[in-house]
Amino acid sequence: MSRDRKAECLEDLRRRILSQDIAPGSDLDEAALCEVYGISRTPMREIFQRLGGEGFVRIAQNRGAKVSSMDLATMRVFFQTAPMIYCNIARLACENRTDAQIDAIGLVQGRFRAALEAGDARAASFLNHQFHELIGEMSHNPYLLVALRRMLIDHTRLSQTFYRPASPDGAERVRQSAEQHDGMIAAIEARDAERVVALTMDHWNLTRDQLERFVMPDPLPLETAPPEMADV
Amino acid sequence: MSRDRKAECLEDLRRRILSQDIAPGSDLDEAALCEVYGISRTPMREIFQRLGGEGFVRIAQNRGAKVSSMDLATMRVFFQTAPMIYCNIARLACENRTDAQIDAIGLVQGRFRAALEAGDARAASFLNHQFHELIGEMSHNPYLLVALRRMLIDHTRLSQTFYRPASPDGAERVRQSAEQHDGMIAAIEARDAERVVALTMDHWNLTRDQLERFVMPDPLPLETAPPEMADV
DNA sequence: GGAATGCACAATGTATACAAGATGTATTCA
DNA sequence: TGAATACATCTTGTATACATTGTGCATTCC
Repeated sequence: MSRDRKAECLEDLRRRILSQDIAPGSDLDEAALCEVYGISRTPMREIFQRLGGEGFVRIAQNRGAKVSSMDLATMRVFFQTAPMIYCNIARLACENRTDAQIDAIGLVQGRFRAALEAGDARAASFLNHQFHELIGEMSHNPYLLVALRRMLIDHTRLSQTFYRPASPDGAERVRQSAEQHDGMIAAIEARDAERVVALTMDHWNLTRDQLERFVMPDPLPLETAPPEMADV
Repeated sequence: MSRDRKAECLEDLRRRILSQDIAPGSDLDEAALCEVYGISRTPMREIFQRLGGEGFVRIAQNRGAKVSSMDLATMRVFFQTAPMIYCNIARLACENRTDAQIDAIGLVQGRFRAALEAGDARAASFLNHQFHELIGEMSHNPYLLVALRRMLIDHTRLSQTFYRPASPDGAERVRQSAEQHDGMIAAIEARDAERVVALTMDHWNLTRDQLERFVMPDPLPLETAPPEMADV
């Protein structure tokens, strides 16, 4: 009964953190969330511990849970580390994937494409997350998998604008990104390590610029204020 | 008051799992441990969640916490992955270490040597763990750090026999191992990445054989039973 | 006026009672 | 004898009350 609500709450908090619906660095209000999800503090606190272990939040003594922040120092490290982890994971996925996992990732990719068609950016972002997590699971490498999961938390948070392209060029990147997913599935199924690593690097290079732009967006126009804000 | 007991319990459980005092795969008895550490079930369950997040235990629905097992499949992956993680961490430690961290690791290394002198194998093993964890922290890379921490859990559990050398050759390896630690500190302090990576590989190669022997020990003698067990 | 101290309130942490789920055993019926 | 079921018991999960710790504000003293 409440069992389901607990799992639902955990899932939902993950999703809300990934979508930046709950902003990096913000506090999680234990009491308020208990109210919202209809569970008591004990299971909620266990959820916090769990989220802490997964890297979604940081828990400090006597001052609750805070969504993991994304400072510039961490971003630097993120861009430095991602290619290595992603490529190693991809290589191992080729060696260790099972047929069932290929089927599963095909399903997720289908839903990913459907979300893109429907223009549902939030769903697309989350399904992209699931896609890469599934590749991680295929690697059968628990050590690299935890690293990947940490990376994906930040990656998904950074990529929030990617699936809401503001230009034809951006839309084209999204399309290419989906194509690369299909290529990666095929390469992993064929156990073609060189190909999947090459595709993974392409995929990374395609999205990297957009991620960086999320961190360091275009400067505001030089005019002091746009007309419609003049009388605020 | 009980706050300290909780932290103590967490620490102690980690230590007991690392030393294989609590065997891989065994169940943690919630009630019994509450009794032992003098805390109630609520904080104990939070500790379990925490240990779960850190990879010390696995938590299954309605059936408690189990110490992470070390099956052969995982060991294979361990040996495959360790050099990459260790070397990358070591390289980053050079770039990002602070002076305070150099001081801190020097202290741990001192206690490590003292434990070796005293023949305290358990302490030596744990201090070796701390030594490598500190290098991990120097890397300032949260993604690789979680991977390293997972590796170290298994590494420390596997190395239990290493610090109880049964032969002069084994004792010599332990001595060399401590020497390498000093070399690594010096290289990291000097920010000499190439040197610390080389030393890290040496360190890994030195211990690898012993770790493998722990997984795959010498076969029992061919006699059906030694004399002193004949009348059991 | 400004810093320091103490008090009130809000939050976090813990203990315990109760609920729900799992497990093992005995009994019954074929 | 063997399988199935129902019951008892033990374990795990949840809710809630109480204890402790942190925080902000007002008062006081310099």
